[in-house]
Amino acid sequence: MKGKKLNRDFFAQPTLQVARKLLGKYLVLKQNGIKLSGKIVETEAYVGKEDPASHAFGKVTPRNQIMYGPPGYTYIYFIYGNYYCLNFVTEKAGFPAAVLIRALEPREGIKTMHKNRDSLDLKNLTNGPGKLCQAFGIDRSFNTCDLTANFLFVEDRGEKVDNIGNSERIGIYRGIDRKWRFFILNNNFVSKIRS
DNA sequence: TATTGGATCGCC
DNA sequence: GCGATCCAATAG
Repeated sequence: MKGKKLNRDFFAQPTLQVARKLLGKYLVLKQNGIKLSGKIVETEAYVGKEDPASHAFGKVTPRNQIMYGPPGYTYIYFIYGNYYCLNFVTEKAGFPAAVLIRALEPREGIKTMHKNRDSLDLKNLTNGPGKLCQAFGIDRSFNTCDLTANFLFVEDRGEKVDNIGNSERIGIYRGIDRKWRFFILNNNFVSKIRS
């Protein structure tokens, strides 16, 4: 259970590497004396302003400028009128890139997650980007949060992951030729594949 | 100022 | 398979 917090150098690596290496690490949130955590089992990479699926595609806007900032910060956005998605900014300042956290395997604070999600099904708690934000209570106020602080961060708990699969990214229509979704094979908490 | 479409989810 | 629901980005 003892873990080592990932530092800013980790997030400064090439985005595809960060996306792969995040698998098997633990997302931890400490808030109001409550600790929530879950193992990261699915990620997606969004790299550069030439990636047509990235929010940083094209020019700088108020929303995507955080992706141009230094690595190790969060980028939260609101989507479809209902849901938030959690991203980690990667690579050096000036280069827009981020990793979307798509699914977790709940570990600590599961009771709180059930309450936040109003769901009794463990497998349905954090198996999607909108769901895990709801389970952790993540909203707009978590945007531009420093991942090296002691609030929201990622831990290496020494778990090795070697069975990694990859595929095209989900829910987008452009840039599907880039197979930049990564997930742990045969894990029950990976989000459902789009039909 | 108006319009449009989206890195989703849950229910039909 | 489709609607809910609202914000950000464009166009005018």
